[in-house]
Amino acid sequence: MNKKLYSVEYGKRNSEHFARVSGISCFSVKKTFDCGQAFRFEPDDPDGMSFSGKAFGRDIRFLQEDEKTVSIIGTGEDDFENIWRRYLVLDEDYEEANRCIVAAMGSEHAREVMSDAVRCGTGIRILRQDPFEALISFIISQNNNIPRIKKIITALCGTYGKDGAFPTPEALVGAGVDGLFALRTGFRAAYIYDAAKKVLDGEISLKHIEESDDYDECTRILCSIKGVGPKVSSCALLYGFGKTEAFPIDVWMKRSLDRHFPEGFEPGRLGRYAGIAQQYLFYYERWLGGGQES
DNA sequence: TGCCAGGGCGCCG
DNA sequence: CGGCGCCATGGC
Repeated sequence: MNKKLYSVEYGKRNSEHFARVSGISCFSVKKTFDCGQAFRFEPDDPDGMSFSGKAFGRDIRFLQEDEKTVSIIGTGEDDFENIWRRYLVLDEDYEEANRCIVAAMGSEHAREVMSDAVRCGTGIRILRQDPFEALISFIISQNNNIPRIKKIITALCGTYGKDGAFPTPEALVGAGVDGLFALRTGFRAAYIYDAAKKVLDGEISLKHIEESDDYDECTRILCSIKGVGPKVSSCALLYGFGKTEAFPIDVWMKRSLDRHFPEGFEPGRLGRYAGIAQQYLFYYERWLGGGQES
C-alpha cells in the first residue's frame, strides 16, 4: 500500500516554469483531454501529444513526453501541489482501478467486454475540475454536441469571465437570462441562470456537496436546480466534486449498455470505480461508432 | 437537408 | 411510474 505512483521535477524552459511528472502509468494526455469531460482544451499538434487550455483561471499546457512522462507547462511547485496534482488526480492508482473494474463484473462475458473497454480507454484520467465550472458545463451539455458545448463555454468565458477564466456565479447572475441567451445557449439560459443564482444566494453550497459523503443527498441538492436531472447531476458530481461512484448515463452509455450488457448492468458493483468504468465504456462506444475500426 | 447531440420538463395515460 | 413532444441551436 501507499506505493509511489509518480515522481516530479521542476524546471524552466524558454522563461516558462514546468513540472515534469514521470514514472506514471495510465496517463494519456490525448485521451484525457479529448474524451469529452473537459471543454476548454485544444490539441497543439495533429497527434494530440500536447493540449493547451484553461483551468482554475490559469493558462496551462500538458505535454506527453513519453508513455510514462507528462510535462505540465506553466506551473511552478506551488501550483503543482495545490492545483494540478489534485486536478489530474495523480494519487489515484489506475492500474489497481483497472483490475478492480474487470474483477467486479458478474459474468465471464461481462469481464471480456469490460476488459476490451478498459484496454481501449486506459490512459483516460477522470479530472477533478472546478465544481461550479463542471456544473455549468454539464448543464450546457444537455441535448448538445461536444463542439458546440465548447463554443458556448468559450463565449461564456470570453464575455463574462475575468481574463478568460470561467465566470463566477455573480458574473452569470449579472448577465441575466437575456445575456446568457444571447450567447446561443438556447433553452439552457434559464437553467444556467438558476444554477448561478442558487449558488450565489447560498441556497446551494458547493462546498457542502464537496464535503458530503451522502451521494443521494448531493444528487437531491443538484437536482433542485432547474434543468438539472440525473445525468447532469452525476456528471457534475463525477467531474467536479470527486464523487467517483457516479455513473452518468447519456445516449452513448445507453447504447453501450444495451449493446454489451443485455442481461443488465449494476454500477453499484463497481463502488468508487464506477465513474472510471463509465468513462471507459463511453470512450469505447464512441470509438466503436466513430469509424476507427482498425 | 434532415438527423442528432454527454437531457430535462411538463403533460398525459 | 413510463412514454412522448418540446425546448434552441448548429455540427455533421
